[in-house]
Amino acid sequence: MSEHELELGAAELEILRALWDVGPATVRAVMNRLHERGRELAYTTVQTVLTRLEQKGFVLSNKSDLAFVYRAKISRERMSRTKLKTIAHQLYDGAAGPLILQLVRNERLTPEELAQLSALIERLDAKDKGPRQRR
Amino acid sequence: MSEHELELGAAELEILRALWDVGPATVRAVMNRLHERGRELAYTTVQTVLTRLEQKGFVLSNKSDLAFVYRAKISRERMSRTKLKTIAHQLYDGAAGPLILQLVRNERLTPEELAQLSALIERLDAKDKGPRQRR
DNA sequence: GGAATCCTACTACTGTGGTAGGAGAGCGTC
DNA sequence: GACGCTCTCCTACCACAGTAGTAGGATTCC
Repeated sequence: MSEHELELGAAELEILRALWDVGPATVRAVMNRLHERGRELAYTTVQTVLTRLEQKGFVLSNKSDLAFVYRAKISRERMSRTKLKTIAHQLYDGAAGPLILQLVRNERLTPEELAQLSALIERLDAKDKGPRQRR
Repeated sequence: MSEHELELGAAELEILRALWDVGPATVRAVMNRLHERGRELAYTTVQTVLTRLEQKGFVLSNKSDLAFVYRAKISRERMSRTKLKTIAHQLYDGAAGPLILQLVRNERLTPEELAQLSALIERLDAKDKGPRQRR
């Protein structure tokens, strides 16, 4: 109740993402970034959404020169983790397995990602099988 | 414009999920399922949402006995695929790699899932390396 | 046949996200 | 010092999701 459950609308996310992309930035800089990506939003719209994001605790601002500079308070990684968890709960009672299987099956991975992934799995596997030896 | 882009609110998803859980069901059956899960919604609310879901093309209904029987038109798998794709686009320009890595790293997988996953990867790996031999 | 029950259909209120305009303040420039 | 630029702040409007009430038809049960 007290905390907003990480609920972001599409535009809010988009703007947060622009902040991730460009780093700490003014309203205008964020707007420019959005325009670069083909998203035309009015200055005031960007501003309004940034304000809301700050109220919700997703960004911080501080008045430097003339204009407020905003920066993301939550990382892209944390956001994606949260979102994934939400989906897992909504669809599979929290189990991540089905999601992962589905992702690996449906999305084309680069050989690098594949290698990375199988290395990761090997490590987890080892930890699973022999948790006594720590090296 | 014409098609609603797979946009479902939380309650809509929850109700769709109840349909997945119990299979084709009447309004009352869906409501009971929700109550089982601790979600108290009025009969008419469930009904309204089901109607909306049907308008949006996520469920079908047919009048059998007395009451309409609703069934999901979209599968849980398809929904999760779509949602994952959305996240990948929103956060990583469509790349699935980061998501997968993150999932595997953060979510505890059962040994079975792990095994399944590594088998899957092996298969993909083989296809990657030697796509000429098909057996 | 009247009461109780269940269903559908329609209507309504509320919150909030997406979008933006306008007023007013600070500052540079001629 | 009036002009214009750019910023913040406030206000507004619309769409839609969440939630539910009410009316009226059908069925069931005494």
